[in-house]
Amino acid sequence: MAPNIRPISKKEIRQENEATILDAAEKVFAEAGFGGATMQLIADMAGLPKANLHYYFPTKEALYRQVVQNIFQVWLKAADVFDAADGPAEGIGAYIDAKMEISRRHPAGSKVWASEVMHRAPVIQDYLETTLMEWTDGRMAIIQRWIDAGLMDPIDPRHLLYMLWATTQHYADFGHQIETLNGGAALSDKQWAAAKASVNRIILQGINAKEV
Amino acid sequence: MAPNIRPISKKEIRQENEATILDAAEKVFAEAGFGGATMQLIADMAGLPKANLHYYFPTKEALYRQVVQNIFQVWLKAADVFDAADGPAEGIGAYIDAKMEISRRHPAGSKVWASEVMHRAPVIQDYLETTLMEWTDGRMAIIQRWIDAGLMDPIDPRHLLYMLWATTQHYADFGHQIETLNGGAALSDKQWAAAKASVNRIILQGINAKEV
DNA sequence: CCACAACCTGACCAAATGGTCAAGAAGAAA
DNA sequence: TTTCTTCTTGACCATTTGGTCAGGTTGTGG
Repeated sequence: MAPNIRPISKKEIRQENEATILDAAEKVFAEAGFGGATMQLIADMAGLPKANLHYYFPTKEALYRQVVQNIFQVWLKAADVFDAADGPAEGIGAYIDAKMEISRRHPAGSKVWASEVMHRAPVIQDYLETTLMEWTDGRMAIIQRWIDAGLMDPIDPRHLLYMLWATTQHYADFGHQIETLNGGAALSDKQWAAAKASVNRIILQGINAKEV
Repeated sequence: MAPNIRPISKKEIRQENEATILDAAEKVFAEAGFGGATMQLIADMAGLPKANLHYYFPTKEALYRQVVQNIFQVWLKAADVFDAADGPAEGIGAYIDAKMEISRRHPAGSKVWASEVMHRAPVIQDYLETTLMEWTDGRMAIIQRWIDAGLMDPIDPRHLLYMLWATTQHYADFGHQIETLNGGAALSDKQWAAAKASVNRIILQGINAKEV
């Protein structure tokens, strides 16, 4: 108990509280949607008085916006594995693995993103139009290069990407349905591995990806 | 103007108003989520005073429940093509087509379902545990039979179904994102055909479906 | 030790929302 | 026509919710 008991500087307080609030907010927004979430609920989950939330985040929308932006960063970073690859089997395989892992470890974020997009992206429309579109164009170009090099069948890169997003995020967004169909239990390590393997196999064989 | 101008019987009034309200509710629930939707908004979209909604549907939850149940029926009916097929190429291909068509024509319903499941299915959990589970088991058995007959590779039927759901529903649930990435325009007939073809090709080739 | 700035929070408020109700309008049954 | 049931709706209410604020506490720099 001696060490680490007194390092509560102002800066640390701020960082820690903001992180706590953002974590709680992500969960509540994921569970209840923006409209269904209440500041009181988030405050309770964060273990802070409601007025304290408004000290760090002026409005509910500001808090929500920060949550969505953080998620977006996580998603973009997951695509690094895509770029470093020599061919589709490696690149797409690694991307599937990375996104499945995010779905498993970060399901609330995925749900918030899905909810935001389903509601016509009132908060992050500009991100869709700029960053996401650029990212998509870049990845499509990579896939097209693989096709031109004869490393995979001539699949429309756009719809391949949509299928990758849809399939991997399904395990987060519809996790409750999957759990229910699994007898009410969360997927085990083995079941997650089977899911990953199935997705990998169907897609890589579906595009006829060649090993480099 | 002479005919069809006076057949407003009480029964017709009821049917018509309930249908109008349910249509409006589906749209509003899809756009705003359960928590974000307001009875006033639904009333405005239906062109009826709010008190009238409460005459037909006692509470917001009752209205919402009816909307979700209706969607569930549409979804189940789409699976008929699955059962009548002789093999995976025909059955799964037709199922993909049917579900893509629903995503195109009935996107609001898909969104409401997605939202409901993401929020841990507070309203239709019993459906998940009974009807959906039975349906899933039945379809998994069919797929397993195809595998045993050598008509496709030994893919885990469960994850194949999840992939079918995820991919087809993505075009409804994430339609706004897809539109944005399409330059802000809804997919054209040709683009929808390309989407269908891509999904069909990747999945049927991915499971190595043989023509019967 | 002091003055300042950053942090904390119980109490409060205006607005929005789900739901109610009573009185009236309109088709159905006699 | 008369009576009954169904439908319609403006006005209203209790509750909830996002957000405010004044006064207090606590690190921090001088």
